[in-house]
Amino acid sequence: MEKPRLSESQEDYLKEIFKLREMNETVSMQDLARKLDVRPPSVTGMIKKLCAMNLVEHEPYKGVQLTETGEKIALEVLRHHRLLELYLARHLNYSWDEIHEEAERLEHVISEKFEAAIADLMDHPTHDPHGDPIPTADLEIPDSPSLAPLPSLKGTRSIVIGRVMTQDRDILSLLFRLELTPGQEIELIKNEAAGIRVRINGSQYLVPHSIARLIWCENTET
Amino acid sequence: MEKPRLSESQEDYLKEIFKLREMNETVSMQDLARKLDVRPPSVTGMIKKLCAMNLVEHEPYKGVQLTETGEKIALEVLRHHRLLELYLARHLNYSWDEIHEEAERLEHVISEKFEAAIADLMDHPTHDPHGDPIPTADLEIPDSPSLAPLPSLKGTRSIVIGRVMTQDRDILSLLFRLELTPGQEIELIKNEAAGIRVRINGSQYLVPHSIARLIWCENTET
DNA sequence: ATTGAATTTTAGGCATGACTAATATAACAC
DNA sequence: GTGTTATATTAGTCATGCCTAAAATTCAAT
Repeated sequence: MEKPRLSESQEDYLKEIFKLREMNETVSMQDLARKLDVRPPSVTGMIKKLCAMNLVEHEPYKGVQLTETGEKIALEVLRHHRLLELYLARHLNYSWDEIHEEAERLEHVISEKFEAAIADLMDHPTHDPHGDPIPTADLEIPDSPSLAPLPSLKGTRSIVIGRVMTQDRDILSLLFRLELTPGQEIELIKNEAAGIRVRINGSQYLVPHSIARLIWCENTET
Repeated sequence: MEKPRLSESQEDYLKEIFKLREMNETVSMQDLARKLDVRPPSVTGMIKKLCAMNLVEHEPYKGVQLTETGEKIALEVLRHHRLLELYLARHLNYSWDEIHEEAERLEHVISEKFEAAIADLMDHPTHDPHGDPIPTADLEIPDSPSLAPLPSLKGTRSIVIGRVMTQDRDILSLLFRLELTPGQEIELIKNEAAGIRVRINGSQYLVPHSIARLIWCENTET
């Protein structure tokens, strides 16, 4: 199956379908419209085109799915995005909350050469600064530790943050200041009504549930 | 005067007008059409829009000129382009003939933050790998040594290459192999019918006139 | 089964930035 | 000056990718 040249819009649709599919069983037109910040009729129209290109399959009123070719393209865009995020953070001194926006624009524009160059420079990393897995050069998703959202974890114990499920700049910069970043070891203290009490590098915080559910941790059973 | 958000196309028009203006006294619609790889009616249309935005001035059948605001934007794009070229060469191991194409796409997409980051990293360079001056952060053109095209230089003497006036990949990679790059010192031997005979690092070459006129050298009078 | 709400699609429009074909203007040679 | 050639403009199309308003379909609740 051929890989046609796509517009940035089309790449964004495929990427978003992929990401939604990771979370939900089925991807609705409305989900897509919300994520892409576009009205539903625009989604219908674009999905029709992507169908005609054999990049997605669409059961009307049911849901959308990527074809194999569509998924490859989505993974390519995702690889660009995540490599770029890591690159911006590591080599251009971007802060955690700035990388997403810049990568969002660059991902559509860099060449294979650029992708390979930064991947080499960073020794072919497997995860970006948010803990999201970076698809490999041959577009496989690397193994990740099995993760669970912070609020689902019980008991008093030490755990390691694996992934932070938001791109919201305000939340990210808050999490960064609290040192709630991937790789960080935290101590689970108590599950309270208002949130989850944890200790990080000696300091205690109460993490509200709304934020705690964005933090996924390595699920080391006690 | 406001700086409106421009499309990539519009940025390209402004950039190209600026570059043509450096060479020729006047910039015609046809010149632009050729450089932008577009038909003349498209240029007429776009120039009208840029006029309405107060970015260019246009005397019909005479020529196009940038306004002050238009020139600032052109310089900004040019700064992006040339910083990117240097960055790709220095930090991502791009070869001389690969940098232009990639910079051409990235220049429209990088943020001020990105621009500042790579400028810092490279210690605020004044010239790109082709010897083209990089506009400063406040959009002034840095002083360059006064240059003259190789074929215009007489006598037998040593000169330094200052700038190479092409973006053609084949010519660039040829020049690179011959070490005819900015900063290189070459020894002028003889002006022959077929070209110009020079010595570079001990080896003699005959540089055809078609290529020699792309090579501009520091004009140190003898 | 039927109504009502939510979701999706159709129909029709708009801006952008290209294009072709045809026309108008300028510039130059004689 | 007239005619020829260059150049530039106008007029009208087209593809993209978005929009709103209205109609169709599905799903769930009674």
